[in-house]
Amino acid sequence: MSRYDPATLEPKWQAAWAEAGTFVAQRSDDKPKYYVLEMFPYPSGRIHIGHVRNYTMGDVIARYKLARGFNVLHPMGFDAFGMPAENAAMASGGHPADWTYSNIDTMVAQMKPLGFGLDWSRMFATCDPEYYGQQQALFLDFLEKGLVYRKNAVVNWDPVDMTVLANEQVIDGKGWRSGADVERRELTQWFFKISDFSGELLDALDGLDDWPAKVKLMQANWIGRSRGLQFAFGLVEPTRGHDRVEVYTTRPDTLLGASFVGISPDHPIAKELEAHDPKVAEFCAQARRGGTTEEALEKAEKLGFDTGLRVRHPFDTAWELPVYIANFILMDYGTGAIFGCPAHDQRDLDFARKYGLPVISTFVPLKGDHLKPEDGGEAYVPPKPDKVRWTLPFNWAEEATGEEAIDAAISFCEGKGVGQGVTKFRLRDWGLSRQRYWGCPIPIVHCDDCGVVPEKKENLPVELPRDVSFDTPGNPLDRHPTWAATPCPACGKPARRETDTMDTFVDSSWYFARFTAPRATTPTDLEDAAYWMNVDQYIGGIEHAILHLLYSRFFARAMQICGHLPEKSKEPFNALFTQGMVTHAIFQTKDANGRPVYHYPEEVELRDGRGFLKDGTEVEIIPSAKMSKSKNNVVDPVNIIATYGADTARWFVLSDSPPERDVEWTAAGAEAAAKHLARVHRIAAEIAGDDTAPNDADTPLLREMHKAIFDVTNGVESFGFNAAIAKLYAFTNALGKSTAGAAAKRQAAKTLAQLMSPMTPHLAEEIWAMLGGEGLIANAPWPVANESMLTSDTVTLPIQINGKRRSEITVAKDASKEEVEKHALADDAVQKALAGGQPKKLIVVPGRIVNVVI
RNA sequence: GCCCGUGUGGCGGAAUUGGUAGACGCAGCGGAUUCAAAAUCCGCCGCCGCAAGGCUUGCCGGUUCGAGUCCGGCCACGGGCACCA
Repeated sequence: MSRYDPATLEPKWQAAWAEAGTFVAQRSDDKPKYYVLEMFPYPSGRIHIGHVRNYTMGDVIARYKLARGFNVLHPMGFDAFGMPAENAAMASGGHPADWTYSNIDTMVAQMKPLGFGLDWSRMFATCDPEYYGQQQALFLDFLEKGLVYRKNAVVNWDPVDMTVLANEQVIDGKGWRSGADVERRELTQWFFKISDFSGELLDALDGLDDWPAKVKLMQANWIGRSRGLQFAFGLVEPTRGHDRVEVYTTRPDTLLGASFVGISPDHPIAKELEAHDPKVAEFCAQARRGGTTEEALEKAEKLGFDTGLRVRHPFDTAWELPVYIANFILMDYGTGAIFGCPAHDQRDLDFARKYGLPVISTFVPLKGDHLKPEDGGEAYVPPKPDKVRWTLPFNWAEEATGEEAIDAAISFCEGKGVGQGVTKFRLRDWGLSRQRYWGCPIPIVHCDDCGVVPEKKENLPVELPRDVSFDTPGNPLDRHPTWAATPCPACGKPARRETDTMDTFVDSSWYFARFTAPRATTPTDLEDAAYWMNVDQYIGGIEHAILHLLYSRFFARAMQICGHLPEKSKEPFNALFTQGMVTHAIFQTKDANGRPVYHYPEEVELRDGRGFLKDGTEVEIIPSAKMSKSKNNVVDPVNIIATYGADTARWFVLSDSPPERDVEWTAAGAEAAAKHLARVHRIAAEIAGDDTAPNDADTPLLREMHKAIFDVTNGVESFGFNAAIAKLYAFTNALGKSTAGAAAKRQAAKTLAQLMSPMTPHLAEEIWAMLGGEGLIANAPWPVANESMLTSDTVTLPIQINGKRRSEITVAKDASKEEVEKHALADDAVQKALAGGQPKKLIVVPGRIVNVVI
């Protein structure tokens, strides 16, 4: 009898699949199609156990759907543009393209031994000119349809390196290399008009039934529809062409609590004042210091500058309010100006206290002690649906909810001619310009005569030049001696290419559509897209819940408008699953200076939950940390595959933890998985040589088998892979102990192999072949549970007395309620508890439980 | 700061979605087999308690015949915050 030897068995079956073309996707009208996609990887260098987990989940679905008779598309590619390639070039002097393609080669070579059922013939990288050339064509189509435009926007500016910084490159408000205080600077940039789709992208979330509710909620909050009042405060004394400050507020009901007007440092009035008043300029410069992230803005100390300007309250011309420039007001949202109501907004309250401005409550709680903010309390900000007592209503009841008050306030103001109710969205347009080399060039030419001119489609792709250097900060495309020089596509005179490249989110916003026809000479082939789209199951990290998924939803709409996708693909992902990370303990000691030193798992010996180095030094164990190269806690799947085989790696990453949650990689867990697979192999091999006659044990084993089919199928369908695997353990135990006849055992073992085949495909093929299965198990139809084998004639019901389990009774499956009651009351424990009395209440939940209330 | 999650034995987790909390696995303990070991097989295994029994799903409170599951309030940890991918 041969031992379980994945090192020979796995390549054998991979070759068999390749020869049979099992996973090459071809259009076919005989079968329903199924498109399963995992978010494609960034080619960081080597694959990571997290990749193994993600792609194994997708592979389970792909192989299961294949067995269910679907024509499956399961492709793989690489999200290959981005900063790390440039950073590597800066650090080691190589070229981003070499670094990237070499990483891709490595990662493909690492992924293939895992036996994923992928159609490798469709592979591409987003840095392939064939791909990004089509992306440039999409950009031009979007431009023609008015979906792209140019405007000014702020970026992080490093004043020492004289370069734009990504948010990631800003650490505590300073440039990562120069250490200089980062400033916010305006640049003219390209934008996608995603905000035109705000309402649609929000409303369409309702139709995404197979998306996690939390993702839809996050997207809804991100898009952020709000109803409010837009109105103007008139300036007491007009200044430099401005006689009013236009304001948008979601709380017009608190207008009588107004205390000041705040404008953004980027507001036209602020800029006007800045140009003429050095003190304003100084303040604005200070306010623009620091990074551009919302987090940085929100956490920054709230600063204000009294412009000296005064506005009149719209309800009372004698009531004047000061106008402040404030660093926490965003020009991008609303009108870039607000009215401050300190009593009902903590930020406004902090600001008012800092600058000695009045605080006026407009409502108080219905009951209970309430320390008003004007008396030193916190800002009172109850949820809008809650009823409160109004001290300063305009035209609504003294007791009303915030929602009622807002509606009434808007109609009151509209009636008085003070502004109008408007709907606004928080979602901003998507700035796609990046001042970097390793990205898709924006196919635009700047001509002195013609201005901004789109490149002609026949000149695509606009390819990146190969000869660039990264020895100085900034965009190498700007410094390149010849690349940007090009004739104007309109007039033919010498002109200059746009040197900005596209955000890498653009690359990942349509790759799923490209997979349906990866070699097409247009962005997509409409027939292929019509056949394969939509993605039936998309799988990826929760960290992409907002941006990537929202951008892809926008792109699908824009591509549909331009004729690159069918109408049905406006929502490109029918079902979404967000998986958790694979984590690993960090092993840490401290050096002489108290700085942490990180140790590789192989260097650490674990004893009784404590870890020791070879020399006996104890290490501190930090559990469940995100794997990170710098912490030396990255587990390389290549080692796992070499030691235990691909099936063990696949089995382990699916077992134990539910897929949406993080899983901690432990060496012990991997070993246990390997042992179990060897055991399954051994049991199957024994069965292959068994000739026991049919007997009484056959039916119980077949019952277990049908139960396993039912549970595993449910598990796979609902992403309960860990529960499905637990069931497979139980079924294996039952099979191992069974004394049934050879025929029944053979049937059970073949079914076990089929149920395991999505997770451990190589071992499953081996067992299938061993037991005389026909063809490849990958193509065998999925087993179906026989309903009549799933239930028994009797059922055991727990008996609770006052909600605590005290006993149990066994009754016929279809026993009537009265019979169950009779049995329950006759039970010893119940009799004892009743002590001759009658129960107050008797609850019988058929098939579930009995509760006797005494 | 804002938005969204998560929290169950020594550990990873299960629980038919309001109905027996702890399936399955790891670790641990005991045993069989072995000259011995590896491998394998069998059994035990939430906490307190000699026991009867009591307690137990991050903490506090509520709804219910019944709460891990629903509601309110806390605490801790994680993801996202528009130029990381």
